[in-house]
Amino acid sequence: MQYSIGVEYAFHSLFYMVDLPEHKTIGIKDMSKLHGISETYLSKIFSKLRKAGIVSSIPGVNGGYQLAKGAENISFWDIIEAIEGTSPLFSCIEIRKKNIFVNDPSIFTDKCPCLIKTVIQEAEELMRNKLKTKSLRWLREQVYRDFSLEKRNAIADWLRKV
Amino acid sequence: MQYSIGVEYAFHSLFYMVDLPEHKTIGIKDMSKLHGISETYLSKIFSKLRKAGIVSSIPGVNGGYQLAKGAENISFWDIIEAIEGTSPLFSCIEIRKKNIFVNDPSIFTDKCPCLIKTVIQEAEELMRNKLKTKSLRWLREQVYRDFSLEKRNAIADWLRKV
DNA sequence: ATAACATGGATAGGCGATGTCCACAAATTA
DNA sequence: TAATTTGTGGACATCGCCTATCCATGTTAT
Repeated sequence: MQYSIGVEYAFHSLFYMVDLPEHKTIGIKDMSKLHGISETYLSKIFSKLRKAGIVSSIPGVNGGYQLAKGAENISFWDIIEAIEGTSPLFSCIEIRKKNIFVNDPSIFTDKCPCLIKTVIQEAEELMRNKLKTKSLRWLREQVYRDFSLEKRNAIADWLRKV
Repeated sequence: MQYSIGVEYAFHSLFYMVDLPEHKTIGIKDMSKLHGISETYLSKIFSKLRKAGIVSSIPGVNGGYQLAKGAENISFWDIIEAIEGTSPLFSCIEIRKKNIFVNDPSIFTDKCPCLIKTVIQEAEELMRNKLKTKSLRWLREQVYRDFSLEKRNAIADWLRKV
């Protein structure tokens, strides 16, 4: 049970879009070449990011994608939720409602909702809240500290050309 | 991306084993009948619980399963990990190591391990730690508060008969 | 010996993740 | 206007995992 590879595609693609010059876009073709990954599949990922309001698109020649809002307003959780969806990690199908003790409705007095589900979802909320505190901007700043000048320049050059 | 139905099977099965009299076991057949679920599939779930040290088994006539340790020493996370495995929610395949900026090894100075992975796994640890604080014993006590006397007796009767 | 139980392997259907292909719409450029 | 480039959405294929079943085997009580 793991997050899909699409989450990794999304994070690494969005990372390079933080420093995209104003009014400029980047196309799926260039982004997929950058990472050496499938072009058509990456387009599906960006379709999800667009529907989630994380990026915006411009069709036509010289079109492409750009961040739909400031990188400081895009959290880790926003990105994960855009790709993985909003459903919680655990939501039971309520097998307890079918067990032999509930044949008599007068006996069925289980807490509603199921306490197991409640506890797991509360724990999951701790994770979500933590991921909401880290932004794409923060990631960019942290990672750039370790980038050599050569690498920063290489990225800047690449962004100018696409 | 959700926890499998096996997690729900495990929780609801283990719940009824907390009050199992000493030196007594419960078989897969009875447990599957209790919940109205697949007998053969539930046996696979219990196989995982046994390998995780949560239950122990006794083969042969009148054999079956019992808790391998006190319910206060079985945490929510123990149960989930037994069924879902130990791999973290997010572990990237390191696509960054294939991008066009790392053709020159002198430029590749990314933090290792990947900061994205680190942040997500730290957030996941918050969830794990929360789930480790809740035990099967705690669940039993909380749920029993809402059980009517009739239901408690019905469960006790059932446990005596199996 | 026989029946009741757990154990493990083989197998199958369903479903989502990954990935490809194609038709279409929109925008630029010639 | 025509051609090209780009995103959009649907259909499709493949693969692996989840769910589930079946069977062979080992173990124990009666």
